[in-house]
Amino acid sequence: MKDYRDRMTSEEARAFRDDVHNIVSQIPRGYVTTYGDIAALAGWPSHSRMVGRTLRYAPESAELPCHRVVNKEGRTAPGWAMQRVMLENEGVRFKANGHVDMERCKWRLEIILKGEK
DNA sequence: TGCTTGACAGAAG
DNA sequence: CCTTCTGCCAAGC
Repeated sequence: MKDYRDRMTSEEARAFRDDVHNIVSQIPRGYVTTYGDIAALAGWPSHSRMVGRTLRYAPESAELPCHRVVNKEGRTAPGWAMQRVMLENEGVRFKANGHVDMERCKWRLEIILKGEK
């Protein structure tokens, strides 16, 4: 497992993008996950910001549900008001402070592995 | 080559 | 709760 002390080679950067796309495409409807989690699952724990960059520049053709990715506090991406609307249409709950209710809607691997809720 | 920018995270005030 | 600061690191200029 690589960590923040290692630099990405162009090949690893390609693999990272592919992993990010794969992971995001698997987020279930009605759930959200975080940049940091995606980065960690891709094998680069300290590259949460790269995930954001990757999604920002992701091609339309990838048809990724990138609106299901929020930061750890449940805040939606700045400058993208539509994201909240899209999530609410899927049933994602928002708290009074405008953040996603992470307790209830955060996608965890356990949900897949154990088949719970 | 060096400085600035973020769809981030976490701590501090 | 909100703002600011630090750490992070590929990209842009």
